[in-house]
Amino acid sequence: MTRFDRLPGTRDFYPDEMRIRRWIEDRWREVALRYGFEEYDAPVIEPLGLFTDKSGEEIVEQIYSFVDRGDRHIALRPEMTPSLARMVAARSQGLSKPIKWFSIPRLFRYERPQRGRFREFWQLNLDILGVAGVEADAEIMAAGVDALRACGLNADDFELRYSDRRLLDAFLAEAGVEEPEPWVYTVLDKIPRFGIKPALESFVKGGIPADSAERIADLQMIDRDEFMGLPNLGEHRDRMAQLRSYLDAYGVGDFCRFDPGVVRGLAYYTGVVFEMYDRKGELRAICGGGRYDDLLENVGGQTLPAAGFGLGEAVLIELLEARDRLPAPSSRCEVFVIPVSADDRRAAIEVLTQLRGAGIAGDLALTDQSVAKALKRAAQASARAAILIGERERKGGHLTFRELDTGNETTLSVEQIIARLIYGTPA
RNA sequence: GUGGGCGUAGCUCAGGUGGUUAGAGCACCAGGUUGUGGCCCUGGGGGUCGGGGGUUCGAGUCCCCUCGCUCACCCCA
Repeated sequence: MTRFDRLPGTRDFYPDEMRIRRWIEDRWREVALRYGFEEYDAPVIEPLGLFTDKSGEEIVEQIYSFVDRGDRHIALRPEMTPSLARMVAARSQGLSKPIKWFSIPRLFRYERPQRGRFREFWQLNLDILGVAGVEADAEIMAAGVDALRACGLNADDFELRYSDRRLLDAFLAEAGVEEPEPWVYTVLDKIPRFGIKPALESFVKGGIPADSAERIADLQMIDRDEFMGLPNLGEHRDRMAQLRSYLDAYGVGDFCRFDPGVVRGLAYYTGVVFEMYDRKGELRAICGGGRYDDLLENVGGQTLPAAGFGLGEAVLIELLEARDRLPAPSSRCEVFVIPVSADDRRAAIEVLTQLRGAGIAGDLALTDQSVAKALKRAAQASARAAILIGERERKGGHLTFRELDTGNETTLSVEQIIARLIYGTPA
């Protein structure tokens, strides 16, 4: 028990956990780069107004904020999109379109922590700006699926459910609800969790006629083919069909399902919206995203169509754990150098330095100890090999190279060892 | 903010109806002699039993308060 505990909702990343976080981030980065996205970052602290302007004052309750010595209202960023919008808006004239950027930001939200949700966490954020068509939506959806696939998850583990706000709006209009206010989406979004009854009450309370309310509340129950068969969906139906064909072309069709029930509670979405969930439905959403064509204009830039998603590391780790897919810990170093006695230490350091100079990860015992003990250390550090340096080796001008998994020992020069570690065992 | 569950060693947990210096396994450290590991054997360090108060001759155990963690709700950008 130390004098200070961790703050609520924060995590210590001991090497075991850090390895896993780094592994995930490496995979995300690899996928983003493979899809042609460029990495960016922004300050962790931003003006509080950057977030309140977009989401309203009540969001302040969920933001870590403080006043600095210059009387500035500062926020620890709770999301990345406003920073992205600010950066792009500041240079929108000079940036060639489409803009394909990604980031793996550290974010903070002042919420009650619970399973898969912390106050400090990381997200993969991936956005395309400057493309109005579903081509961009399909590209980011495919990248999102691959970001999870790269972590060892497959179509049995998770799925992506998508819909389109415009399609939804057409459906609502057809039911007699024209230009719905944002709260209508929020209520619709909650039907799967709380059922139709409270939704109907909310709709009626909000001034929607009872017959319209019943029809739109039906959204979550409606079959998707039946939904697509509804009249007056026009171009929106065609857009969904096109999106579908692209997703198939990307090879992610098995992961994706059209689901008119996907609404997203958030007000700023304007088009295609999607979420990724574990198939068993045990965990909260792993990822949420969609099209937000008006946001950049709202933060003061020029109009620029945009689509993107945020994919959190917390739920992903939960899912990997639940499916027993967490990666095995990787070895700390390849080779462990063992001076047989204190007199051999200088020579051991020189050999190790040569190995490190050749780009090989190597370690040595920093205290004098028996060869037996040192080998035990080497095995614990899961090194591939140990190199023994004692009187014999120094006199003979060679080294004893011991493979730790087989116990095979050979006598080699430093150069031979380097070649062996880099190119593998010669045939 | 609301409700449930839980707080004993670094970790996982034992500790009937209150009773001597609070235990185990794993982990950690040191040995098992002088140049060969994972096993095994021996030994060791480490806990003001979350904190405070009360009842009692006596509290890890009972009562009250408090703090923390956790799960769910609200929210989820």
